[in-house]
Amino acid sequence: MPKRRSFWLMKSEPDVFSYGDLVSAKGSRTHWDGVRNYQARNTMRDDMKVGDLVLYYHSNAKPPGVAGVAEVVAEGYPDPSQFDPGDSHFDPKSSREDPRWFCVDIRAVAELPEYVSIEALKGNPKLGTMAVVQRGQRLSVQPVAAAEFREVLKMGGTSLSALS
DNA sequence: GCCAACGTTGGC
DNA sequence: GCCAACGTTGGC
Repeated sequence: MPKRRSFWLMKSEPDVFSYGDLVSAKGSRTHWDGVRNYQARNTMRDDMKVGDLVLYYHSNAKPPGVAGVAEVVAEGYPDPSQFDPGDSHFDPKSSREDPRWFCVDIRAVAELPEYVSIEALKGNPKLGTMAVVQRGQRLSVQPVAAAEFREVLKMGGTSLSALS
């Protein structure tokens, strides 16, 4: 029996790699490399599947918020940057035989017609338990409930059916 | 730029 | 295996 599509939120600092950068990238896709947190690693390695949808969140932005929607186009594989001594994400404790860090590939699906700021997210009672609005939540790859995902799309002026 | 919250490291 | 010290995240 086919598994239902899952929903996620991924954080990126727009000064480093914004949603616009993803749109402009070759094929509008990129390797989500450089994540060095075990929980996020596990999510990318084990849980994210091709076709899952992602809220693309701008952290450390003015204001922070959800900028667009992306889609998982390649499932977890060893993050190449951990093997590159010249890369800032190089991890000398990792090896190709036993890689420590994993990444996925994502592709831009659609920019939200209206940017959804964290202030707006926090102001929506339906999103009270959403991970990203919780105090002290730093996880850069986090699950999103289907109802939360739909609600954020609605706030952003679109819908799941409009995306497909 | 501040600093609270959190995750990781390493001495013991 | 505890936990203090340290580094990072990320909203404000």
